[in-house]
Amino acid sequence: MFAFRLDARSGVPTYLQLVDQVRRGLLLGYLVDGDRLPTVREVAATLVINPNTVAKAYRDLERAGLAAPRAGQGTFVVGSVDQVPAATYVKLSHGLRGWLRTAHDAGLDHDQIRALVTATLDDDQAQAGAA
Amino acid sequence: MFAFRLDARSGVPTYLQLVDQVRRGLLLGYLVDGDRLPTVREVAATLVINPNTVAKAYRDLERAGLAAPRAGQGTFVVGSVDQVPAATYVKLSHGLRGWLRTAHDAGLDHDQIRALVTATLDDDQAQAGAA
Amino acid sequence: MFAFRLDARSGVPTYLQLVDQVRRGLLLGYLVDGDRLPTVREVAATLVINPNTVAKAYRDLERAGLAAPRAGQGTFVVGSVDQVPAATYVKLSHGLRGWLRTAHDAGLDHDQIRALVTATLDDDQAQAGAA
Amino acid sequence: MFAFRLDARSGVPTYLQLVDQVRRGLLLGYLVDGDRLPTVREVAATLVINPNTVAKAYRDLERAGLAAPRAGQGTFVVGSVDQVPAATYVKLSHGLRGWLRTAHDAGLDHDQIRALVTATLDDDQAQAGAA
DNA sequence: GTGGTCTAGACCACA
DNA sequence: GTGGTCTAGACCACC
Repeated sequence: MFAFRLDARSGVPTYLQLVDQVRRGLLLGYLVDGDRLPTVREVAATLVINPNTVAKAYRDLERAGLAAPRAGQGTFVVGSVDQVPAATYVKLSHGLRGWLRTAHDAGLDHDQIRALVTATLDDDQAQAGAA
Repeated sequence: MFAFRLDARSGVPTYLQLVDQVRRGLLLGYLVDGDRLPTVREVAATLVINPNTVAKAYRDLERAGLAAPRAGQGTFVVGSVDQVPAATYVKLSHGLRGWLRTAHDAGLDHDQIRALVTATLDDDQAQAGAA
Repeated sequence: MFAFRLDARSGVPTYLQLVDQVRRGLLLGYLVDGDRLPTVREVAATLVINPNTVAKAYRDLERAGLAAPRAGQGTFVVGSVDQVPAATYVKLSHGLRGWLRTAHDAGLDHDQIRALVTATLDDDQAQAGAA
Repeated sequence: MFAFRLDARSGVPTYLQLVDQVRRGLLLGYLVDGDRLPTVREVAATLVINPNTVAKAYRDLERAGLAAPRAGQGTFVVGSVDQVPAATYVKLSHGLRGWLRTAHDAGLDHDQIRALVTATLDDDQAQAGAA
């Protein structure tokens, strides 16, 4: 079953974190067309947030064409996005985890790692945008 | 000169993006004690945002003890954080850039790469938290 | 200034009535790109409904690409739809008003007129769909 | 046999659409006292909706005094409403269909026509209410 | 039981 | 002052 996670410190609105996680799930193949998302009430209870917040996220997904509610049954993933092929995903994920281990071994904590990664990704995207 | 960058799509409040970037700069050694930050007006003009938003970011940095205004001269970085040693930083950064190239070569776009990275980092942090 | 109207008896959710009216305004040329919609608080006060309900409608319009919020300034119409040419509109509107007068003169009340119109439009659309 | 039609996009609750259509049928003479409505199962199967939804609509009609169940035989239209005289109805309907043709010929699609009609009817009713 | 709508009211980000 | 987010809680439509 798909599970959500929240990071209160990030400053990203709760409902957007939920939306992003479903989007990411689709992108990476964790979620596929037809999968049932946890119910609004389940998510609200698990994450200890207001059901309306979850409903707002699900509504956003619906408007984006990524989910569809079925009254009395739950909300289902629908449509899809360009998925990363499984083999590619496994290989890249493995490589990244290796790098992560190196970073931890070098004494970096999570914040420092995130800072490094974010800076590098931002640079990468900025260069691509400028090119 | 230190330069800010904004991502309107991220959902992170503008002023927080500015604060985070200074914090990241310190963590990674882009910014060191004594460096001068661009003026509120410069940042506001460059990013086309309201000066109040920049001022709020600088105020937050000040309260966090990471920056200090000097009357008539601008705002300066002060104090510091656990910095990543330069050698370590260079090695890790190089490794990460290599991985990024692999990801691009595999055909992933920026969104897919960010999705993969975020998912991996979140997993990593979640496991550490659970351990 | 654009003004909203509500029909509590229709069974259509309040926020959808608002969305539909903006859509209709665009279709008929009452609203054009750049027009400012009344603020959330104004609409809420005028119609005596909850500001959240108005905000929901405006958010829907935003997701549909028909409106854009500007913090501190209000919500603005943006983008557009296939508009009915003004001349065509005037001619057709005139014709319809004439028919309406005939219907009133024949003794029909609003409900009966709406019933007749709805039935006729539904038939028309059903035939087109079947064709 | 009386046939129901649904418009999922309208936002009007399913059961209300059914009730309204029977009401409209009575108003316009499509349905008269004694006519048999399709069974709950038939309607549910044809429209692919839950039988409970149909049952609720029939219950509402019953409470409004517009329909009555006869054990083992089905539900029948009963009582009546101010009907539009057949001659008047035919004349007005003919006129409206003529206008509709004009609108189609002018290049308007169904959405645009509905927008124009709704706007005109709403105006008409608002004026009457204000008078 | 599911999702959807609406209200009331607090607080935040931004101009 | 503008829109945005979140909470709390009632009620409805539909399965």
